[in-house]
Amino acid sequence: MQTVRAVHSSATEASSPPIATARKALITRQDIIDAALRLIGPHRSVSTLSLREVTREAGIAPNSFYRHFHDMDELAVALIDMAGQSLRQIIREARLRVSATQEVTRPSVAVFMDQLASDAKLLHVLLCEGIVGSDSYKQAVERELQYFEDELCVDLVRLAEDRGQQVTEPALAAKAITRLVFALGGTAIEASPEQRAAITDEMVTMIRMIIFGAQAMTLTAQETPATRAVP
Amino acid sequence: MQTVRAVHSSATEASSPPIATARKALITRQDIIDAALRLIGPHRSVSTLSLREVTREAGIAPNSFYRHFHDMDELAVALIDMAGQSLRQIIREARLRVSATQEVTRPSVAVFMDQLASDAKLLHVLLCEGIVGSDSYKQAVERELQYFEDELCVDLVRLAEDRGQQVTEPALAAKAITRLVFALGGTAIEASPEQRAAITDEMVTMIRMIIFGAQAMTLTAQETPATRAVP
DNA sequence: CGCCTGTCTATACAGATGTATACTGGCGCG
DNA sequence: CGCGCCAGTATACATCTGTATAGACAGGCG
Repeated sequence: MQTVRAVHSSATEASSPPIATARKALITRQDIIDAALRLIGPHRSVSTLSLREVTREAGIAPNSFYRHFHDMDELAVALIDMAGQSLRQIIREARLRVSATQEVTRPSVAVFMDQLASDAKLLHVLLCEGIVGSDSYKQAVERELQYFEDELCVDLVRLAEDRGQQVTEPALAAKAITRLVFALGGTAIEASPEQRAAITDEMVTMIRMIIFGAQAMTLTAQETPATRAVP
Repeated sequence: MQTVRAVHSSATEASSPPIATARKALITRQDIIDAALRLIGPHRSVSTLSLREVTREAGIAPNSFYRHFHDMDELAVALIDMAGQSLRQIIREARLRVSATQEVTRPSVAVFMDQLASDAKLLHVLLCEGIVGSDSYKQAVERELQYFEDELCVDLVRLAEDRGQQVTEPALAAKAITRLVFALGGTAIEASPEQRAAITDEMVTMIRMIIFGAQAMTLTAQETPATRAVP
């Protein structure tokens, strides 16, 4: 079960000069980050990775880690930031697709799910560390989600204005959509393509419910909650 | 930092008979479960607990664990099941409160948040292990959430019927509400009471958006999506 | 050339973890 | 009473972890 490594090969070194140890020419932060990403999976959150595990995967000595990161925490925050960038990439792509069509929800969700499939690891980081993970991790995640929400909020308002409608509390609607998409996205990471397609359809309907609801509530928001049929 | 235990108190035992080692009279599964719950916190998911840690907290020898659980996994599943029971208790309480008033959403959310405050650990288990955690954990969590959704779905249909309205895809609406409540509940666990109150208000509005939307969509659902203004 | 500095490695150590083995004492049964 | 069983404990071991210390090589500078 243990990966056999070719260490301690005594003094009879095979390589041309009598080099003692074959050392990695240059290690970059990215090498280590990549190794960590390779280790992260559905059952492995960043916070459960060990330093030695990461360096082993990267093919370097444990201590070399310290040349690039002070902590495992520093690595984790770097990963979260990368995940955030991936998120913003999703937004940008969704914008492009949306402007080419009249529909808004479906292409956006499709973009998200596509990225989820390719960038699964990064999105998974955001999902995990937002729940598990130390306070600083959670703050980093919250920051990224907030960014997502803000963008979405602007879109919602513009979308409604284009149709001469109003939205109650667009910020809340944006938050609801964001959290919902992420929660469902978390369960979709491991899903098969067919399951993913089904989840995409579900998501689209759910999001439309929220948008419709946020628009419909403008009609009843003027009155006090008790005077009308408030569920 | 180490809890000092009164073992090995030589032969001068204070209790009536000259017992050599003060051994726990009887250890129950529940004792171990309680110890695990004490250890679980905002930054500690079940899957990161170590066997020795749990037994240390329970005040027993590491090996005694095996007398009651075959695995740490078995403990985790037991915890998830308990969390599920707590959930069902929430549903029952919410039902009671709802039938006493006309409002539905707010009292239900209030019950949920109340239980969240008191039973934080158990709910946290569900949140964590649904994302991190092995496949069997995830299945267990998914089962509990499904139960929640089914109950909610029935409620939604009845609620609409009482008002002579229709709901599109009540199951989907129930799923959206459930996932949303859990996602937001996860961020609310560590929040202060004031923050919690704010989150409760947000939740109520979001849920109403979904319910309103699910009802509003019955009006447009007959046509093909492209013929009307579908966001 | 000689040397210094920066980067990577090897070794070592203390502590934690899961589990196997062997023990110990109280309980109920013959 | 004697005795076995069962639930607890202690000890031990191999393995893993983070990190401290020291050594080896390459490249730039005088």
